Amino acid sequence: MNLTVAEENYIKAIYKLQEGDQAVTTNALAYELDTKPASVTDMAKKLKEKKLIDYEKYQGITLTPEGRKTALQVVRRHRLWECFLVDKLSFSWEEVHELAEELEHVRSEKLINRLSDFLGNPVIDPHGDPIPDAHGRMAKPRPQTPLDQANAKRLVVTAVSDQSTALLAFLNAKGIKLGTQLEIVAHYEFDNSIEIKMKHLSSLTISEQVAKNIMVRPL
Amino acid sequence: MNLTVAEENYIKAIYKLQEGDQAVTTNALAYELDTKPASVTDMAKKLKEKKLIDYEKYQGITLTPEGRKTALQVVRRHRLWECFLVDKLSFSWEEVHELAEELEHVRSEKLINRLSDFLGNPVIDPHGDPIPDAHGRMAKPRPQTPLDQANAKRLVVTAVSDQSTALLAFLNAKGIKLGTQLEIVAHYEFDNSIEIKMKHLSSLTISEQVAKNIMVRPL
DNA sequence: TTAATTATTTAGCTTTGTCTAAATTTTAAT
DNA sequence: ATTAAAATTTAGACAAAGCTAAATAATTAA
Repeated sequence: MNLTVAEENYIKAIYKLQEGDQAVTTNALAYELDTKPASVTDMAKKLKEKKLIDYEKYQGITLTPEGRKTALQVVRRHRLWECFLVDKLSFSWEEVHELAEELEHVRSEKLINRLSDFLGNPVIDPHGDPIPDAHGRMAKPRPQTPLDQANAKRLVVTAVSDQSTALLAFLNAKGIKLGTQLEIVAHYEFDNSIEIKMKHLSSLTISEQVAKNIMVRPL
Repeated sequence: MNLTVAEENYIKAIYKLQEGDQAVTTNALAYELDTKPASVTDMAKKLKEKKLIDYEKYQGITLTPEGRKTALQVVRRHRLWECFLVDKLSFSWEEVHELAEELEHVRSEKLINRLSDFLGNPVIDPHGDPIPDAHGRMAKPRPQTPLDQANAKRLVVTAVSDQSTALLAFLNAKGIKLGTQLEIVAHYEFDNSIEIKMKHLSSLTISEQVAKNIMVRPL
């Protein structure tokens, strides 16, 4: 199947938004891809034609098995390039998302498999997200929750949404990265803020907005 | 200047075809890019608008200084990716051209400069072509001639056209690569063939067709 | 259950890069 | 210096991917 860059981006976004077997809505997809609902409808027809999605008008979108396979390939490419950029070219984690968005569209199984070997076949990317293997199999992520919903006191950072460069830069500035251990000191409902403390450092306060993009598991 | 992939490919092709200050013809460019002369005319108008080429109708195309700069950037990216693929991912030289054609369009100065550092700032690519530095400066290639026009008997292979995968695979099979030393045993005018001999090997006969894609210098 | 709101789709237009066929200009040959 | 051939450009069309505005369907609220 020969897909355009736009088609691959749609498939990837649908994969990302799909939870369980709930259909992805036109609006949600438009928002995710920073485009208009009308454009999504157009593309939905094309992707249905190519049997990558199931789509009936007004009923939302779900990936077919074929579509899911495609999505996993794109995700694999994206995450391997992120590893390359961080591990080999010394980029920091907040810089790599945009570059990987471009590199991921170079479609060559051979290239990507060799890249994986070169990197030592990593199973998670620099943001803590699992990397699908050549067959689309992925280590199922360890149970993790957004920091704003964590109930345990002592936690480890396991992943961070890689969508916002600003967020990643902010976390960098605060010294928060994958594997960082922290404790929840207090959760203030009245202003939606959370006070946390990292080893050897004074505590700091972050907004729920930020906290919900930081995934953690109990230590 | 924000260029599309198509625009970059045109600029690169014009750079490749331009010899001295001779204008590149519409037809030659169409042939090089595997497209139609009418399409070239259309694109020429756009590139002129962007001040990357000088173009007057029926008069052919030349790069402006700005266009040349752009071309050198694309060539730099292409050749560095070729180095990466060969040196780090163990591709052979005939496989890398097509992949580099895609990778070269990821536009990030930071990425490409870090890639260059990572590779040890190479000055020639796997086909022997010089790599422009970050400022567009390029080691001027040592004097070299196509094998079919060489007059010296003992020669070293300095470069090979990377355009044809078939050619590169053929050379691979014969054991001819960069740095290979060979002698011209005879040049048969009547059937346009050349007999060459490599150290420790029996002589072999190749066509002028092939020979003119092999660049050599006297040993 | 009807009305209002929200979500989605349709229709028609735009841009980029391509094409074919026809017209025009340049070059080469007699 | 004409004329024939080759090269180039113009005109008009198309596909991909997007947009806006208007129409329609689905959902929510009164």
